[in-house]
Amino acid sequence: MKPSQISLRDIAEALDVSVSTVSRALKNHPDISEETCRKVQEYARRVHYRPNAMALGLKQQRSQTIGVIVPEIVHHFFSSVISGVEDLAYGSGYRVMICQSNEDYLREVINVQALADHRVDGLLVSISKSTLDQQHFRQVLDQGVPIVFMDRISREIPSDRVITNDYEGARMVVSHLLGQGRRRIAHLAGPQHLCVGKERYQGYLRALKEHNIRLDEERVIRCDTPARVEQKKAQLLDLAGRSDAIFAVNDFTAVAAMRLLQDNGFVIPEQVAIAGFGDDPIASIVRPTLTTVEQRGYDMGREAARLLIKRLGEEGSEAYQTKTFPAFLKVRDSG
Amino acid sequence: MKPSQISLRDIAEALDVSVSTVSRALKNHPDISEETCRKVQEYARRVHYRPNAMALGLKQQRSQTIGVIVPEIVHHFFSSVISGVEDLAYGSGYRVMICQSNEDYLREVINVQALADHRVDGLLVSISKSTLDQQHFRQVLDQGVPIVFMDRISREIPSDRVITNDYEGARMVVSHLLGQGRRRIAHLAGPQHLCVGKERYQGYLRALKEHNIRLDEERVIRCDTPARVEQKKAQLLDLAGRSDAIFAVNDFTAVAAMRLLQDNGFVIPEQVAIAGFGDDPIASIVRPTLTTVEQRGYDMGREAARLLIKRLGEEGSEAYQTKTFPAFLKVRDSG
DNA sequence: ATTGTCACCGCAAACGTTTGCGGTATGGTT
DNA sequence: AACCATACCGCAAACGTTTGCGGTGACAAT
Repeated sequence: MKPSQISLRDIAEALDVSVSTVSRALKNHPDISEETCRKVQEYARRVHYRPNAMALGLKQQRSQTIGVIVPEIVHHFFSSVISGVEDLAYGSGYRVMICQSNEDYLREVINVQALADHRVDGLLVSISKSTLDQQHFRQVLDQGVPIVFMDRISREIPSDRVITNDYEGARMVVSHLLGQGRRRIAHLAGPQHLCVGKERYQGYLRALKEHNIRLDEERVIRCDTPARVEQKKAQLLDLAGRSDAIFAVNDFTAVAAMRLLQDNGFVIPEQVAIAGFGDDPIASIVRPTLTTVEQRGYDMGREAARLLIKRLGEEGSEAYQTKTFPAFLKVRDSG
Repeated sequence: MKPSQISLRDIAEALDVSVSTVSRALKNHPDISEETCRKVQEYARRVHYRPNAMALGLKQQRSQTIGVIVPEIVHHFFSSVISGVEDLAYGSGYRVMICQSNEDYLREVINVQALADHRVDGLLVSISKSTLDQQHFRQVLDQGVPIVFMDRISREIPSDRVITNDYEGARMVVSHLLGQGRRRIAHLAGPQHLCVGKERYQGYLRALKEHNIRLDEERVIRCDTPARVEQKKAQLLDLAGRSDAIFAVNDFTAVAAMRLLQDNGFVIPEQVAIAGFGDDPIASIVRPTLTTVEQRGYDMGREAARLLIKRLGEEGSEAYQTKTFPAFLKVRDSG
């Protein structure tokens, strides 16, 4: 029971041939006799030989690995994205290294570097909320590591992108609320330096304008997590008292708000309608079920991986693509 | 703008010194003059030099990386575990490679091999539901890669383990239901070849016995996912009709069952009490809130990583440990 | 002038692969 | 007998590091 892994050398010595012969025999190189191939392969199988990925990567200057950085895997959307990435990547012979930034800029920088150190062939990234500076991305790009941004994309960095039509999704769902007769619609907004936050806010504005309703800025609150809902409890209850609908930037915030309101005697949706964004599984579990916008995480992950691997395959740099996934309105019971 | 990464050689040539000098200068080796150190470090910083992790790993015969395999990261418990692992690992200078088996045996085998190929220094594993054969684990163990099992542990393989006291947790929660006067308690059980499924079932049995209630085998159904709840809808409704409480092996199954019952006119908990296991965030979101058993994923992840890294540090093989985390009863509104 | 002591640095091997090239035997043609 | 293919295999370099050892020059002590 040796605590070490078999190398080509071990096989070569055991069979009294050279390392190169073993290497070639394992891939059925025509220069090697069938006899030798058979013997080598048989022995290799018997001792469970597995090539050293690090040595391979060093030699070929690529790791057949793509790195993924998302804010938090606990969110269903991101874990769906990851599943999509994994499925496509595995199917194309790539492995996947997953990291989470925990919405922390520093952690994101460290992750980018760690993945670059491991010489991943490319990166799939969803930017953290606290990231303002984007030098770390430029750096790996300059080192020849392509990046495809997903959902939380960078506006500054030219690259492939995969996004949901956040603007249209938000417009649709707010428009739906308006169509139900709601007029005083509040918005729990995400950070405006992120595309998703901004686009959804813009969609909200657009819908209001289309219905000739003028924006009441007091009805827009920066609040995009259950923790923030708890924190701004008083303000939210006050807001709910003078509104007839709430559109939250994501589903878990919407659900948290719904709970807060219900616990304080509001009847949903009769008094206040609520809508979210993302179609998290939780949206179909809460009562009333949550009206929201479907966002196809799995498909987005697949597409992002596809774009990346395509770019890895080509020499010259093709023009960058932005793939926009349509948003689907999911009308349920909350509004 | 070369699409390639800086190596020690590049620095050496630029500064007209040898590669070894650069290597030593970067780590302030006493053999190198301050002057040279300064020049090298400055230049390295300027061109954003980063050591090649593959070359490093090859040379030192360890990757400073630990591999993690969990069934599905969408489950809050497992993503908490991962966060715990990451935090401790990063703090100890290790990187983390995350894989999910999707509860699929083949995927698990592939993941184990891929991680072994990358020469991770050790493995943290939560076994997939469909895994019966465990040869793939023995194999990497024989290659000298230690494994710490978490939650979904292996009974056959001697190793370090980190688990929750599933037996006691289940006993407590069922005992609580009995204390509330419930007598006809059904159990939605997990697969019995997994420790968690078996232990929780045993805890259920134990609680019954303690209250001198004899087991009605018709009240135990193999059902541990929302999908299965949907699938066995009729059977569950029938069961609910002749029971006054349900104990599900995990929270999302409990919630799915709760929804099914509510949609069919059952009043929870008045007619049927419901309890789950795990204290998923969803447990506090549904109404009535779900009585369940808290399972500290984050702490378990940390502990597993700690055990693994400790084992990596030592030469001789210390005795294997099994760290059991206590279970905490969370009484809420559903039972 | 010889020797010794440092401070500073380079050579080269090694980690596990892949691969271009060259080598040896075998057999068949002239 | 000389030559040429062909089939099969090994040598060695390279990928980017680390590190033991040896080397060089300066300076001081004999």
